[in-house]
This record gives sequence, structure tokens and C-alpha cells, in this order.
Amino acid sequence: MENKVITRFAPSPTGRLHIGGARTALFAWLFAKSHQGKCLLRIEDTDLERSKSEHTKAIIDSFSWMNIQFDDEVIYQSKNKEKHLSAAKNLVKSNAAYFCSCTSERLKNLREEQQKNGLKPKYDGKCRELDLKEGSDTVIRFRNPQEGSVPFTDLVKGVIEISNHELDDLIIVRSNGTPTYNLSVVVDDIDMDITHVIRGDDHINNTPRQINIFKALGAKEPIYGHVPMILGEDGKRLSKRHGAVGVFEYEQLGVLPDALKNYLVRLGWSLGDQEIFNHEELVNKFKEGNINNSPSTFSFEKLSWFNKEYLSQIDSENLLSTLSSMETEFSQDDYSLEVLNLIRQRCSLMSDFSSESEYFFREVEDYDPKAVKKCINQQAIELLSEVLSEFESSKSWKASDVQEIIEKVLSKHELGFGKIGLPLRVALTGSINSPSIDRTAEVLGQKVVVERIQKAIKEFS
RNA sequence: GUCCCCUUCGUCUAGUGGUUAGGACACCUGGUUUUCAUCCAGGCAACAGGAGUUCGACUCUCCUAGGGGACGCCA
Repeated sequence: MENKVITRFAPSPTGRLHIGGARTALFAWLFAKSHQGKCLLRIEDTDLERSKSEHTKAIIDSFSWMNIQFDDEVIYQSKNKEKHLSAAKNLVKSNAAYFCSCTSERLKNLREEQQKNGLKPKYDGKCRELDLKEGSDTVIRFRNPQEGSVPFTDLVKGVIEISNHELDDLIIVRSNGTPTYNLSVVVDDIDMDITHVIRGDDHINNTPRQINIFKALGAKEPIYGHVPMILGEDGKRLSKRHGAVGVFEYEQLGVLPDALKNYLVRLGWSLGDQEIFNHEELVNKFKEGNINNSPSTFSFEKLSWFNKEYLSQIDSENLLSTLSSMETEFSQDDYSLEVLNLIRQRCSLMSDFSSESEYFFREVEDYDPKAVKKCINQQAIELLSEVLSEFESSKSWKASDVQEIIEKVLSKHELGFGKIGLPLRVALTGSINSPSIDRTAEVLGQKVVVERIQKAIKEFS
């Protein structure tokens, strides 16, 4: 009980759940689960300007879509404001923090001056020893140690040691009386008994500051694990201009939750040569694997491949039922099931089912010009007419019957299959890419096939 | 500018002093197939560069270069 692992994911609700955030959360969650621990969700909603409750909802929805359940109830950081403030007061009392009356204006000038001189912008400690009292526009600053360094052993990066000279006295309570991020995080992590902080490596620089606050508060700091960022295909940090970056967008595109999860986890984590890990395997084996310490590039191609793999594992009945619950032409009947079985190996995204099945549910309106140019000529039209009359009079309509008829006409003219197969495919589907023509014709049905050939002949004559 | 992190095929990665540097995606070739897709077989392709340490470096150390990140009264 004492040494139970507790991790947390702490997004700020300023937008939908981002792929990068989702992966960090996944790592934190899997880390906890593979150690039989807990993972908590803390919404960092203290930026009242940008935080929106609808975003909180969207974030939680994305996680439940991915089958990630956080433990206990969701914690809202804004509700802990009093705790943060009282921690700040204690710090002032113990002389680990002090009031500061420097204006934003002065700070801004100071920063510019330092930058100009090639220095790292830092607070110069003007009020550090002034022993000021609380005033109407004073802030509280943390009295960061000026000597020594802060070493910590990162779970993924190894030993990192940062000199206190690099750190300055950061503001922990604003002049309007609200606590700032670095204070809130520490107080909440203590409050929630967090044992391991798994977060993006853009937080590495905050870590030594936070460790100093932990110490000043008399608490033991958690173990940290900083996971590298995800980059876009151009090697820059993944952002909006790289296209789809939200979990919700992938859901819309028809990516399966397990596929997205598997892809995201493998992006930066590995266990030997294995690629496919189902949910249970991840939960059981995550801690045996290795988190990479360099940033990785997002690849839609590979995600697509994962999706295809997961798609192929779903049986047709289940697939049909999810498909018919989506905005597609599929419904829960035999015809849809046959269509599905005919086209499923041609699809890697759920959205592919619509485009691949179009001609099964709707009339062929447009013929692919390239296909027409390649396959339709006078001879093709004559052959189509011949096949048409055989089709019309056929008593039975199985794929084998269609096959037989085509071959009969073919052998009469001593021609190869393509002479009829291709034009027929164009007539029935509008293009030359489709499943085998006999099965396609069978599923389409005799009546539809006859009508489409008639229409095509009229169109091309 | 300062500090921090990172660097194996195009991409995701395995590798922890001695390997023909392995797998996956993508790509290419061949086979199966009435087209495409699927499937099967094969192929191309990498240790950023330079110094050390060592009998021996992809593996350890340092430097350089490149990439990413952080430097807010945002989180």
C-alpha cells in the first residue's frame, strides 16, 4: 500500500486532446497499470481565460474512446486554490518565499537588457532581501537556493543535474492573489501522493524548480520520467499546421482506438521487435519495455498500417454493426454483409468503406475517364451487348454462372478475359479497380447488372 | 543569446565492447490473381562528423555540427 505507484496526467483544458498529450497520458497510465498502480486525471484549469469546460469534456471523451479509464475522480486544479495559497503563506513564514513589488514593466526591461547582453533572462533578486510586507500589487516569489545544484535521476533520460545559478526566484503567487503553475503543480502532486511524474520533456526545465519547492515544503519529490516530444513530418514540433493532431480527428477519420493506441505507444516505446500489442499486452508488458529518449516523427502511413491490422482482426458481423452505426450506407442486412466481405481487404481506414462500396449502394454516375479510354472501344461495346443478352436470359445468378457466360462469349471470339472483364468492370463500377468481376456481379444482382450494362452501352455508343 | 535534451536505414525502432548491425512501415522486383487490393517470396537502405579510451567501438569519454525544448504575474 505504501509503495503503490500513483501517476497522473495533467492537461490544461485549452483545446481538444492532442496526439502528443494522448501519448504522454498513455505512458503515464500504462506505467501505473503495469505496476498495479493508479493513474489520476487532473485538469489544470487555473488559466480562467483559456480554460473551457467543453474542452474538459472533450478530453475525457477522447480517453474513454481509447478505453483509458483514470482512477478515482477527476481533480480540478482550480478547486485547490486555497491549498496552494496556504502553502505559499507557509513558505513566506519559513522565509522560503518573499513579497516582491517589482512591476511587470521593470521585469520586461530587465529581461530585454539581459538578452541584449547575451545573458539568460532571470529575476535579479531586487526584493529578495528587502523583507517587504504584503501590498496591493505585490507578488510572492520563491526564494530559490543560490548555491549548489539540483540533481535528479530521470526514468528515461538518466541523471540530470542543473545548477541553482541557472534558476531564479520565480513568482508563485500573482499580484491578483492567484497561485501560479509551478506552485500549484507541486502542492497538488503532494496532495495526490503522486509517486511518479511522467510528462513531456518540455518540462525538464521546470523540474529543478519544482524539486526546490518540494524541499522547501518539507516534502519528498516524486520520481520523474520525461518522455520526448512527437514531431511532424518536417521534423518540427507537431502542431496544427501538420494537419490532424487531435485524437478526435482520428476518430472521425475512422481510425480504430486500439490501432491509434498501439501506434502511439510504439512511437517512442518498444519491446524488442514486436509491433502489435493489444490492450492487455500493453498493460502487462509496458514496464518491461523501453522508452526511447529521442523525439520521434509522426507517420500517418504507419498508423494506417496498424489500423488495417486491427481491422482485419474484427469479424464481419461486428464490423458491420459499427459501420452501420456510423454515417455510411451500410445497414444490418445480408446485402451489406456481402458487400462488406467483398471489399474489406481493400480498406485500411473506416472511411475507406464508403468510397470502396459506393457503386454497391448507388447508381454509377461517372465513369473514370482513364478507364474508359483504356477499355472502351467498338469491339468492347459489341462484346458487352453479347454478354448482355446472355445475362438477361440466364436462369441462375451465381458468380460461377457469370463466369461461365463470360468465358462462353470469349471462346466464341477466341479472346482473352480482359477484353470483356475490363469493359464490364467499367460498366458495373465506373472504374477498373474492383473485387473480382464475377463476385461483384453476383452481389450486385442480375437486374442491376443488366441495367448498368444497358446504360453503359448507351453512354459509350 | 543562455541553459537543457537529443542524434542507428526516408520513417518507427532492436542493439548496452567483439553481430554478415536485426525487425516493422514505405519503396522496388518477382509469384499468385480476370484489374486493383490481399497474400507469398526476395531486394534497396543506417550507426551525423572528429578526436580519444581499448587488443577491439554503434555501444564509454570529450569536442564540433545538426535538430528539438525552456527561458512569462501561460500551463
